[in-house]
Amino acid sequence: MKKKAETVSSPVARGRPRGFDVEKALDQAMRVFWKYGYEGASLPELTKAMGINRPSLYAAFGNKESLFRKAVDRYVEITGGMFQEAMAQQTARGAVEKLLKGMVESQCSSKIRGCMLVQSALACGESGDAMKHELAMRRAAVESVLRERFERAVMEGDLPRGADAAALAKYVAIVQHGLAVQFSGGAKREELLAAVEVAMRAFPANGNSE
Amino acid sequence: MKKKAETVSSPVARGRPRGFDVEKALDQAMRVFWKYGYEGASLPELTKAMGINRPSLYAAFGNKESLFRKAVDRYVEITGGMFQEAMAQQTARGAVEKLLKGMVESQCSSKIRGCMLVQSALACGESGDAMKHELAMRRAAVESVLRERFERAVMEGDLPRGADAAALAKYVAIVQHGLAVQFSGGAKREELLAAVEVAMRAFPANGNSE
DNA sequence: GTATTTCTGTACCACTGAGTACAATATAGC
DNA sequence: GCTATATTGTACTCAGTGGTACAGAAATAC
Repeated sequence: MKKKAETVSSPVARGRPRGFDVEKALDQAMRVFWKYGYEGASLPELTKAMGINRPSLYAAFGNKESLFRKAVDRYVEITGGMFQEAMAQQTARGAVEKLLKGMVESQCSSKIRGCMLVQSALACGESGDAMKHELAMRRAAVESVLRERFERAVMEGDLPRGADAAALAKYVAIVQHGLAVQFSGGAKREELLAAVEVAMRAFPANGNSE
Repeated sequence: MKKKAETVSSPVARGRPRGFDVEKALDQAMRVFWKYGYEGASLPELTKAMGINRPSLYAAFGNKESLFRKAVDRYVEITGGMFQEAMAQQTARGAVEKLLKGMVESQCSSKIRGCMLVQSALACGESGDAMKHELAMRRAAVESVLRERFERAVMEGDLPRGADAAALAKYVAIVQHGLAVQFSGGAKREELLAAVEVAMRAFPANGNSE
C-alpha cells in the first residue's frame, strides 16, 4: 500500500526527486504538534524535526494549517486502530474498559503525553481558532462512534433497554478527555488505572444482569 | 478587606496616582487569559481589555508571566467559593454532585467557556512551559482537597470503610477536566447534566447503605 | 548533449510578539 | 510657589513568527 514518490502510480516522475520521505516527515510533524500544540509548534521546530527546510515543507504540505490537518489525520489514523479494536469487543462495557485502560497503557509507554485532539488547541489566539473548532469536531466524531456503539448494544440487549446511549457516550468522552488532561500533567499509571476502575462503575453491566 | 491604592494602609501615597483600578484590571486580564490561554493572550489584547497601556501593566503587575500568575490566583479565588461550598456539603457524595452540577450550571451562564486551570496551557511552546507546570500543580492542589475530603468521609463513615479516597479524588478530577474540555467545545447543558448523572453512579453511596 | 521540470538552500519579507526609554503629567510634601 | 515621586502615553528595540523569491541542483525528456 505504501509507496515512494518515484513509483509508477504517479503519472510520471519528472524533475528533481524529493530528498525526504513525506510519510516520515509528516510523522515527525505530528509529534511536534502533539507535544507543543498548534500555535506552540513553530516552523523552525517543525522543519528541524522533519529534517527538511521551509520551502520543502510548504511545497509538500501547503501551509502550517494544512500541515496540522494532515498531522491530525495521521494521529487519528494511528490511534484509531486501538480505538476500533476496543469498539470491536463483544460487549459495550468491554469496549469501554478496553478503550480506557488501553489509553492509560499506551500513554504511559509514549514519549509524548496527552491526547492530540484535546491539547493541541483548547484555548488559543485568533490564529488557532479554526483549528480549535476542527479539533472539537474530531472529538465529537469520536463521541458519535461511541454513541452508535452503545445504541447497537442497547438493541442487542447488551445494554439495558432504557440506557441512554448519548449520555453514556458523553460520559465516556468526558473520562477520555479527563484522562488526557491527567496525561498531560504527568499522572502515574497506577493511579489512573485505579481511577478508571472507579469510572467503570458508572457504566451499566450487561443487560441480562440488570 | 479590599482597599483602593490611595488609602492609609500604604506607607504614603506620593507621586501621580494610578488612573485605573488594579482589581478590575486584573479581572479583565483573567478573562483574556481564560479565553485565549497563556500564550494565546497577547499584550495588545490584554492591555485593551484592561483599559491601560503597556508600561502601566508592567509597572503594576511585573511581566506577562507574573500577570498570569496573579490572574490564576484571582481565578482560583473566584471559583474557589463555589468549590468550598460544594465541599461543605454534608456527604462526600453530595459534595461531588454539587461540584459537578455546579460546574455545568456556572459554565452555561458564563461567557467564557472552559476551565482556566485546564485550558490555559495544556500544550504550549517553550515560553509557556513553566506556566504549564504551574497549572498542573494547581490542578493537583484541587485534587488534594478532594482526596482529603474523601478521607474524612471515610473516617466519618460517610464513605465505605474500604473506599480508596485517592482513586475517588483522581476520578472526580478526571470528570472535572473532561467536563472542562466539553465546555471548551461548546457542549449543551442538558447533555452534560445527563453525563454527570452517569458519572455519579461511579461514586459510592453513603457508607451505611453499602 | 540541451531543455524542462521539480526540489533544495539561502536569504529575505512583512508582521507581531514581549519588553522598555523617555518625556510629559499629576499628585504629595514643603 | 517649587521639588520629589510615581504614573501615563508615545515611540521604540529586538527577537521570533509564518510565509516566499530566487538562484542553484538533480532528475527526466528529447
